[in-house]
Amino acid sequence: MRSKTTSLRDVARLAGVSVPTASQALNGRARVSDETRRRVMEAARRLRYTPHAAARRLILGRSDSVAIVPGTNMTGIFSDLFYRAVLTGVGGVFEEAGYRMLITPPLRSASQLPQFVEMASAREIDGVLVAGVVDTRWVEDTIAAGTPVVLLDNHLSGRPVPAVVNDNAGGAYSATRYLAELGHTRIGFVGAAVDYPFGRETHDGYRRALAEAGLGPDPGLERLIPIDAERAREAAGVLLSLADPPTAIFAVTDLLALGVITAARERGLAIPADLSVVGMDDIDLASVTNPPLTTVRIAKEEMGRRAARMLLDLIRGTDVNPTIVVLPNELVVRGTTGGRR
Amino acid sequence: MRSKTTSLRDVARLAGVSVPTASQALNGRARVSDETRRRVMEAARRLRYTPHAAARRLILGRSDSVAIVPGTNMTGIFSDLFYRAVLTGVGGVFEEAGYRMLITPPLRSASQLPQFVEMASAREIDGVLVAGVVDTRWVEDTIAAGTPVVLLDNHLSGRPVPAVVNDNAGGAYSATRYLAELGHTRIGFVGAAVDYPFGRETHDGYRRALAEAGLGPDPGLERLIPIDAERAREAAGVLLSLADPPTAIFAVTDLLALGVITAARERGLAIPADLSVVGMDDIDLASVTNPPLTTVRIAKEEMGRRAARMLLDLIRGTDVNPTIVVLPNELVVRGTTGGRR
DNA sequence: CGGGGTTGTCAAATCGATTTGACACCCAGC
DNA sequence: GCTGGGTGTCAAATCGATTTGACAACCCCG
Repeated sequence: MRSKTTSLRDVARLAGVSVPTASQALNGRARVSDETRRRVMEAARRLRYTPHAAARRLILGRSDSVAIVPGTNMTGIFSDLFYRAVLTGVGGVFEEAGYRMLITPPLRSASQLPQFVEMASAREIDGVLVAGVVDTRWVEDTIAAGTPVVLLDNHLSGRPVPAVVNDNAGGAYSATRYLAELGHTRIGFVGAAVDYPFGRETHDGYRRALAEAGLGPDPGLERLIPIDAERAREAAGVLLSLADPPTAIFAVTDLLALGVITAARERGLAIPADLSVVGMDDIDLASVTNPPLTTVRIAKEEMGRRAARMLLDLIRGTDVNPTIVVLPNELVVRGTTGGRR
Repeated sequence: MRSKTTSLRDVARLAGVSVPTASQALNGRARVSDETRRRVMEAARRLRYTPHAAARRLILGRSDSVAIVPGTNMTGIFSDLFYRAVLTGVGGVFEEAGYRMLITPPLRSASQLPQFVEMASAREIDGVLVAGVVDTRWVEDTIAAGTPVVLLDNHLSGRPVPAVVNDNAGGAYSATRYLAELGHTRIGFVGAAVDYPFGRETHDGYRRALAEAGLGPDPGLERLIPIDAERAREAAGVLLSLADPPTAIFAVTDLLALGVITAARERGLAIPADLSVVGMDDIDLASVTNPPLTTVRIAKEEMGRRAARMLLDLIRGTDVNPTIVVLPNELVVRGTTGGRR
């Protein structure tokens, strides 16, 4: 249980030098004779010496680790196929830079967020990456406490908090426009609450494409719901039960699109013959469904990489202008869309 | 960038006491007058004081955090729907116990594992939870270094390393036996390499059920592949192209089962009319596919909880007998299985 | 042979918190 | 008034590593 750690003192003793000299030898900063360095290195190797992390952090004043905060909009950062890809990008960058990532289990409420303020003020982490929706006040507190924050897949309107986001409005626009070009005139919308950026932007893009196609908006064709496949199934059920149901539906995430497809199948509708469906994300699963899903591909890994690099720049003080980076996306046409019959 | 931290010294100064007294007051251990305690508390509040984590760890000798190591069998702990559920269980326990979880990005090779040995020997973490396949030698090194290790969904044969696993053999047995009871005589197997416990055990369970049903094993009906939906699609393609193809297939994970279903669809086979399919895991997606997947439900969250509690016990020295806990599972019959026609 | 310049090593201070033990103070009792 | 038992506070030591500056030991050169 309590096997005692080998400390620098042990190494120094074995090498027959003082502690500071051993430190110098290992870190190679100052003048140490080759012979001494060799002896210290050898001693460290023999004793399997590893510097005590807490002690280093204390004296060096940095922790070389960052926190990844799952926003309140997700049930958990592990359950989300979209963030999995984003985190792959994030992880690659921090790994290469020698940083550790601290991830907590899924936050169940916004009240758990202050935990990260504490970690930041305890100097346990050098920076914070927030994925998804988060309380504005919290972000401001953290920044005020001197800890760099970068937002991922979300941004605070009008505030200069650095962020990396997908062009949600553009993606929703391309998807809807494509459906209109296929000849659909009744295009349903399964989206998210418009009181946060993602929900608002996708709704805007959808409406703009309709307008440009000369189609008036029909609130009866729009359902705003939480991001959940089951809720999407219900929502699509409502739309498909209308007297004059949509012949195409744009769902703002792939998960929702899968729910829509399930609802269509339950009603015996063929896809894409009876109903065209477009999602957004291009999660891995999208290409293996039957038929494979037409969707808007978000540059997920790139999103993670950009955000991670921004945070590193902020931590190192290289860059100080907070910017919001908007990444372009791309419509990927697969099997769930077809002309209006 | 460098906003200076408020330390205990600042709090003490503001309260008009010495540093040790302030510490006593905040931690409430020894005798401190009520008046002094009140003043210190007030000062701490005003200054938004948070103890420096590294300093505490240094003096207290523990970090109150554990590492979660994704094994080498997965592309990433984020991409895996199965481990998402397991981690939900793990997270709940550690959260409640006041421990932090450190998770690294997906390991790409076994060579990255020593990173955790370092963290352990740097006393950065109090314990390690390894999810999935991992190098035996590494586990032994870590334990030898005095850091408790618990294995999740894997175990080391013949070695007394504490672990929590699913009854893989039992699950494979129930699934195969159920297919046999439905009247199928040619039952395919899409499994994993038999050179690690999961692969071996599922294969054993499958063979045992066949034997009990009086069906001889047919190596031509068995495909051993990496856990990947695409590879499962290919493997099922091979099986379904046989002169005398299987009328039922047991795939050792739900993800593989989805790949099998895709392959069947590509060949115009109806499920379950032309082909019965059973998976194992019961990932969230399993119940929303079309038709919903018959599968063996693994006690995923319970698995995580048990492993987390075992690790806590080891860290606290409460329990010292390494045990391997085998969790029972349950066949969930849904829509992908039917009688042989 | 002594002064200036290297060169290698170590003593001491530091980071921020906690724990131990010494000290001053007060009150009661003989 | 002196002793003894509490009580509250603080000085000092500690955890393990790093950094600064002092101090030898040595060399070269005039």
